Amino acid sequence: MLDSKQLRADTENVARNLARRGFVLDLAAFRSFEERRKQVQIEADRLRSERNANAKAVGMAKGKGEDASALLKRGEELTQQLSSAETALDAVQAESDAWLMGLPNLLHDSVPEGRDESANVEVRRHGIPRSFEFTPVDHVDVGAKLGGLDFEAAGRISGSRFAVLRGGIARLHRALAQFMLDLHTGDHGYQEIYAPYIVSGDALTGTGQLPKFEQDLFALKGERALYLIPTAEVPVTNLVREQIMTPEQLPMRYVAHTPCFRSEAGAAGKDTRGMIRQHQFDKVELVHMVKPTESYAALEQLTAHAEEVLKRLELPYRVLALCAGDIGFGSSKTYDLEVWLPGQGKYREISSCSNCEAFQARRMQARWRNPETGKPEPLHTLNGSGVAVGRAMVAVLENYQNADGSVTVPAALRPYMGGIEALRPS
RNA sequence: GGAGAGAUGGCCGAGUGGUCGAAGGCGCACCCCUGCUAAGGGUGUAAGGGCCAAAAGCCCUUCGAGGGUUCGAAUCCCUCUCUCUCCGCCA
Repeated sequence: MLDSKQLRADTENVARNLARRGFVLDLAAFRSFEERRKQVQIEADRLRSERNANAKAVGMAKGKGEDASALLKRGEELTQQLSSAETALDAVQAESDAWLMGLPNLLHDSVPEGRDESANVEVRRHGIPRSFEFTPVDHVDVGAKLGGLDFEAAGRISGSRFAVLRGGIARLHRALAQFMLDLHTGDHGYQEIYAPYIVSGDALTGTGQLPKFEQDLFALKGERALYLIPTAEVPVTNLVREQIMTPEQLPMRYVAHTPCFRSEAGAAGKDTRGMIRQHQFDKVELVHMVKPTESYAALEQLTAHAEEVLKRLELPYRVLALCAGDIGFGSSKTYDLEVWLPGQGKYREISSCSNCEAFQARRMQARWRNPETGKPEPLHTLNGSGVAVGRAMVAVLENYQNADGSVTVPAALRPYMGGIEALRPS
């Protein structure tokens, strides 16, 4: 959510900033219901003030044993007028809130211009893609040779876009998650979090998935609006919702390994083969809550922590700064990490690291007490994958494949694989 | 799943229809006094929003959430959520 004061005071600049995303801010609509809101709110406040004074007068009159019938009559009138004023205010407020909730975050100045992913800017590259003495295949074929990567069984159980892992591949998947958690808790100073996989609509509104992106979520049947998490970002970031943190409590750095559930309603026909795009996948997520002045340093740091996973796995990757048109709804600035996939012959997204500044904090009412002002102010939140476990496994299978169908286990993972050096066809 | 109790400010805790945004305590901040293995006194101390260019100031909202009764609700009624205790069941 944007700062409504800023929106009112600095409307032109906000509009200009959002236009970089290709988002058209309807200034006329905003000004019109802003005008109406002001009018109705002032009137409602005035009526309430008068009603309160009147009710007090009734109390005093009765206390003194005086006749209060005129005051009572006035009170009835006021209550009636107030009731209609409040109905009007609620309507305007609801309209204004819905509009405000639909506005994306402001972009940081350093975000490159551009309409779509083709304009993303490569910031750096690490590692050199291995040259194969044979033609490398994609992870589906690697898995088929190896055995243990079963999309057919998953189809019978759940439908398309699910996978069943067996044996060594299942263990490799688990090893990756364990390795990442240990790296971030041990070397990077994160606190590990185990959080609910089912969350309320409020939590999702806080991080920005609702109300706009409900079609991407799996909703649970039942009386209450509950959803499966699309990312651990939701429960973990919401840890600070409706809290006021002291300066000493910041920064907070959390890591969580969770499954993620996405209906991917808009992605039909994309990446239908293999494990790249699934309804259910595991991810190790990094979340920071920081002082506003520190959030851009934190973004660099968080991104470096995610990169370290790929470095230790010795997987070639590149870092992109997303352009204005490709950046997510709630983010001010995002780096994507793309890992090299020999089977596809290209780099594919494996992590996305974002500084949401105060966008989520405002929605969640997550604040910190700024010692300079003495007042609670929205803190800044960041999140990034560190990294997607399923896609990391895809990358390992493809980059470490051998001519005989075996897959070498990356050195960093061997302690988690009982020391074995390779997965071999069974 | 059954039975009961509860939800008040950073924390504890009073408050059953009217000057209650809320006694008292703790904590915290500042000041004063005193002076040595500590204590005493005073003052202040919620959040959100509106009017205003802004500050000051004024106003509104908030006692788990939502609705209702009333001139007036922390207080009465209804619904929901959460917490605790006991029983049952289970991992």
